[in-house]
Amino acid sequence: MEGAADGEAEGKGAPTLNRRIRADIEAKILSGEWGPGHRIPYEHELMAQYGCARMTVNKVVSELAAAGLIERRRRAGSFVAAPRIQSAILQIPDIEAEVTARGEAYRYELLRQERRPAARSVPAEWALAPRGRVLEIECRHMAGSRPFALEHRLINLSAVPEAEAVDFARQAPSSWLVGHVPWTAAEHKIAAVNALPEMAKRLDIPDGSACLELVRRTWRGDENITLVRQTFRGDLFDLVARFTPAQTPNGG
Amino acid sequence: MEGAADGEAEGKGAPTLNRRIRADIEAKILSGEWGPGHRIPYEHELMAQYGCARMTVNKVVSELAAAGLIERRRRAGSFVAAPRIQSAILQIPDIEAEVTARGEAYRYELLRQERRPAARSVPAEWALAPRGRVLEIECRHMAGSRPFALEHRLINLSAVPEAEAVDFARQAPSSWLVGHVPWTAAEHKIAAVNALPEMAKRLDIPDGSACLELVRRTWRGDENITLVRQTFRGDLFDLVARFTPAQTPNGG
DNA sequence: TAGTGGTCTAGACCACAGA
DNA sequence: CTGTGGTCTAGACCACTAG
Repeated sequence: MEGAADGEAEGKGAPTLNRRIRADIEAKILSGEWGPGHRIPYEHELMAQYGCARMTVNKVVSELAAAGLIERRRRAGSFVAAPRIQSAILQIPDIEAEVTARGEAYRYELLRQERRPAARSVPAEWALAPRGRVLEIECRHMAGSRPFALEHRLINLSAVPEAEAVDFARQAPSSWLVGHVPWTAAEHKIAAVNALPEMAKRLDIPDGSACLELVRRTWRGDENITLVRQTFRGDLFDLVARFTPAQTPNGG
Repeated sequence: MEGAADGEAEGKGAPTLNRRIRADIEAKILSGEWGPGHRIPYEHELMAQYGCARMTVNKVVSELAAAGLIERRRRAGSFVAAPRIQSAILQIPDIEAEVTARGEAYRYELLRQERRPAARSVPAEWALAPRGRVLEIECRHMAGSRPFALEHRLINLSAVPEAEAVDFARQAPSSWLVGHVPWTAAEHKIAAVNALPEMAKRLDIPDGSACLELVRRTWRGDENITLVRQTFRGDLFDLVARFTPAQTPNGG
């Protein structure tokens, strides 16, 4: 990804040789002067051009390859990669941070909590914890006096037995999980749904109002840790994703 | 980022020293043995531990920092970073590819097209092309005989004068733009909206049905190239994002 | 101010794929 | 085969900052 090994600030910072070379190559590619498939100079050519050691140019070109801007092939050289518009960095905000950033008071309400064996009749639940036990939590996130989002969560107690003892009336499950359970992979599904009557009532919106639904599954290795569905009021919440062709997650 | 400079295959590949060190550190972090805030060994300690040069361990730790797994602070050391659930790689699919991948026939319909000076009364339009001209396009993406998405697009003709001569009845604006106009930054906003009567009619859904709305702005340098709003039938389309704490776009 | 990371050098050997 | 990239070494100087 991105800013890569040379720091974090995007294009700015001290004008190190590394950054200069990188900026030069990026400029050629982003300006279109070097289109997709164009072969960039060999490492030894860049060495000569910039009068530096091979490791220096190697690092730059390797970073660009890691960023997806170019592809490297032994014996053939390095080539400008085809642009990948379809990939973006999505910011999935922490709900508490999102609410407080809007200057509203965040409050969390536990609506329901239940520990039980996973139900074989519910495919999602059985997939989460086959032959195991689950902790089911329903809660609500408030922005001031208005409901902001509903959350329905299943935690695999076989994978996270410590969750059994946590008081989720005091602490939101997401914040507890983030701080206590490392994870290795996750998947989001983002959809638009019409609020059903029960949901509409809890979100204090008219029946059928459009809501943004975020379903997230999180794994640690092969083990599924949790499955959560967060339903946001469509009138209060948008997801925003900023990105560049170089896929810089931290960048501007 | 991520797989970083040492190739691309995720955790696999030749057991180079680089990969061994990286795998060791990642294992400690992902297993929870080194929790958030834990200081990892100094570079000179890792040098001694693995009996290698400093550049070798420096590269590994720098890659892990670029991946967001750790944070580095001069004079203090390198520390395990707090997990960043909020960041994900979002796959923004090409609509044609998305439709054909479902085994349906893709068809594109141009509904309206108009070249005109940017209207100062429309903030979004004026922001796109102040004192310039815009090309406004409305079109529809079909999956078989069913509408799949509506698209409303503004192209800044001052930034992309070539667009003036293109026949957008034959080619979708997105596919033309991707192939002809390099860009440097973009921004997505994802929202859930209730279909208005006109929109519902064109999408062949009941009034008020939930739709997923994707608004994308694209820049080349400081110049705003295009502003597009794509409205997907909520019942036919979800966005999916897969990711890991290390933010590997290419990885599994 | 001492010690960390940030960067760079001038070499080297190797694997591998293209010609 | 030949030449590319992949990796690694054993140093070096510097910037920054935590103590």
